[in-house]
Amino acid sequence: MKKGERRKLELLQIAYRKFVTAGYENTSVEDIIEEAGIAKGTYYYYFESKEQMLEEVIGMMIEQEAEAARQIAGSLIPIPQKIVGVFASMRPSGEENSIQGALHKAENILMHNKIRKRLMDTIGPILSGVVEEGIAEGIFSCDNIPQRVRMLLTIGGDLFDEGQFTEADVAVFIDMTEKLLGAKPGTMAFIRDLIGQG
Amino acid sequence: MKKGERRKLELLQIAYRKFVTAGYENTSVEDIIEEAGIAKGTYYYYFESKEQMLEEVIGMMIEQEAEAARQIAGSLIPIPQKIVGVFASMRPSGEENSIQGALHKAENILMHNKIRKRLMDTIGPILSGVVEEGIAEGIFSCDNIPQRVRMLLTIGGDLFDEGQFTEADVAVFIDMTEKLLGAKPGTMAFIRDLIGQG
DNA sequence: TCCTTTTTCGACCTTCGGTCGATTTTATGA
DNA sequence: TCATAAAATCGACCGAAGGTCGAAAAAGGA
Repeated sequence: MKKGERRKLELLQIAYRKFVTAGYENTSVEDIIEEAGIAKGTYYYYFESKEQMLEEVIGMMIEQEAEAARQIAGSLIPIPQKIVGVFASMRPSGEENSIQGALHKAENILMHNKIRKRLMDTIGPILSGVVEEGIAEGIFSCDNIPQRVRMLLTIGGDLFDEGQFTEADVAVFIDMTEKLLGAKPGTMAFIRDLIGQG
Repeated sequence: MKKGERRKLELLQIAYRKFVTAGYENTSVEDIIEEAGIAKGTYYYYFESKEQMLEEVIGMMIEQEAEAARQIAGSLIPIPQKIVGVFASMRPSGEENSIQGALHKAENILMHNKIRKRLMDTIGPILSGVVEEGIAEGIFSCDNIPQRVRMLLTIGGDLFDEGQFTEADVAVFIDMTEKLLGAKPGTMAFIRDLIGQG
């Protein structure tokens, strides 16, 4: 590994941490180079712009989550659980990885939006695969799978990303998921218990 | 009407036009005061900050659209048409959406997001009322109306705001709307023809 | 007219992303 | 080993943008 590659990775990791804890807009390039102990020019030797760096940071995050999602999709658990599992991989609720809190501050809209878009492109196909699997097994029945998956992801993001959702929200989400995928009523009901536990 | 009120309204209208045509981020305070022919200090005599002004501009937009939505909701057209009508009234920026619409959504995230949030709070209740009306008439059948309406608005926004949607998108949207509201299949099918016309 | 309130002005400040030519460090090959 | 090229680093400087502030002009009474 060349010196340049190490430096770039170091900067990406510093930025990742700062973006997640303080937010993208609230983190200045100055903040990053200060912690890294380098000059402005060095920063711009590795990144075209601050926003381009954001893109790379998000790429790192997405990669991780996509890998987790693929793992779940490829496992042997029941299909409905896979659906939920892939969903859950989108929201890393890890201790330090508390992306949620900072991410949903009103000021972090830009970053949040970019993540959503990329997540749609990477998690979408994975989820579609699971749905197809479910159709093959006869527990789902629907056409236009990519479109339906997109709706699920959109709704799920809007609902659960905020962190605040009621019993009724979950009930309707379950109902919609079943109807959207053409599953028998009750197929996804286990979600309620899952959420109740944490 | 005092002089100050007139000036503030003037500034709001200039800002509204610029925010809609060029985008919020691409419109500087300098741009606004230049067109108004006033000094920086005068601007900040009327507004705390640029973002606070955005809030007021959005307030104006929302008020207009909410009024249009109420008009439709209170009219005598069939319920399903009311649903679609209220949806259509959500179109921000009014008419010119050829170049703007697409370009905006890309880099005007902040404004777009604030509008969405406010729209949810104002159009949501109106739509819920229409759905209740539909239930009373027996063409809809569902519980948790606010939650279902929210999902409709979220999906509708995600789908139609972009301007780019396929035949399959519309088909799934129709299917989901009917199932979400508990309507007979075909109840909302007319949407397809509506979109086909323009 | 004198005093108060409202409105206006614009020079100046700070922050921030970004540029650029110079300089140092590291690799290469004769 | 030394000259030369390539990679990496530096930091002063720039321009745009949002925002501040004290003073002055205009408007409104009494």
